[in-house]
Amino acid sequence: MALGKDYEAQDCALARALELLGERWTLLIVRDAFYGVRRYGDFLAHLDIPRAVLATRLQALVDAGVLARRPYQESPRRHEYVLTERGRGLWPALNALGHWGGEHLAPFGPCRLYTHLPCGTRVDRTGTCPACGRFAPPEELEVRPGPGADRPHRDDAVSRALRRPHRMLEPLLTE
Amino acid sequence: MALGKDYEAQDCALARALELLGERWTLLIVRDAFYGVRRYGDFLAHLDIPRAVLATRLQALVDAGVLARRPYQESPRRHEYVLTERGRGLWPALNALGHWGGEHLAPFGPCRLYTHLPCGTRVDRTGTCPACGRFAPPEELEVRPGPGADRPHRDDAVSRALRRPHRMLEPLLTE
DNA sequence: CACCTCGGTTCATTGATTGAACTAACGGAG
DNA sequence: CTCCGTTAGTTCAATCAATGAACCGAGGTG
Repeated sequence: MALGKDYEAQDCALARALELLGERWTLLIVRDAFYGVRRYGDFLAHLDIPRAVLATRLQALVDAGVLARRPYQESPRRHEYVLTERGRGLWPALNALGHWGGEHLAPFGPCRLYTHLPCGTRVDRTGTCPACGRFAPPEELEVRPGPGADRPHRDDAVSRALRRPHRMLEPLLTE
Repeated sequence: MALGKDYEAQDCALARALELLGERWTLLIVRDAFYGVRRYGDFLAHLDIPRAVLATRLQALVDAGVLARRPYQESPRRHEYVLTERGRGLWPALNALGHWGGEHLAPFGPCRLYTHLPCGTRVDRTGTCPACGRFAPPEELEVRPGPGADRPHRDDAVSRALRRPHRMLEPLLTE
């Protein structure tokens, strides 16, 4: 994508959001973060993204306060990227976009289903749980493969881990 | 943005959506369509987008069934671009992204406020009207300038028309 | 007939993305 | 101590997309 400055468009709110999130790969990285991906290498393996681009995007997301970079081990010092409160606030947007894509563009339907754990019900396009009628925050959701999952077939550690139901935001164990 | 094919990522639903909508300018064009912009020249004036890019994006949106291209006058034959049912389905995603941007990235807050006309209440980030508790479809919304509107100051016909409250999806009169 | 409008297309320049190769810090095996 | 493997990056040439200015064409209008 070109320059971020040029989005001097009108609805600054949306334009500002898109300057950050509208760049190629960025929203897929954020989605992976919701799924529990935290490590550089896992993002890399799951997204097939060029290393340089991943580094740039992670940095931008950290700068914007969407992700936090924090050490997960000393010696050798290694860092992981976790969603901040601000980052978790992107859930409604991500859910709505994914829902729309699943309904209109994915030939086999959505690849992931989001279930409100307390109710056992799938959330709708607004992120609301039809059972309890309230907005379902991501930490109360379970991610599970849907009808359109895994085509074409992938075999990286993240894809394998995501074949099992998994609580959103919990770190993904990629042994 | 580069290739759309490469988004062979996992969550096909979101990836498919982003192949179309994740390209620079595309979501801003769709947002303008919600505001009632329909003509090539109006998109051009309001977005400061290169003509070639606008033509490409409009074509892609028509191909994807998000916009419909239809004549609004004969002799000289001229066309306008209107949101289809599928396109109007993007409202929750657009609202969520704009809401997030207004909350976290826009220094003066949102530039546009969306009011549920039957209730006179602003919708929340999920697109739900807090007064009636139901999802507010875009055709029941009014767009109005918000606290962060119009900075920097713009003076094209669309910006001027949007300074007055306006029912969403209704064509914008840009005399 | 000259000129204006609207909706594009064309094209050289600029800038971003890509993917392969390289770097760096450290742990562990032999 | 040396070599190898792991993780997380950086560098760089080649490629691909965005930009913006100029051009085009079908109709009006004066």
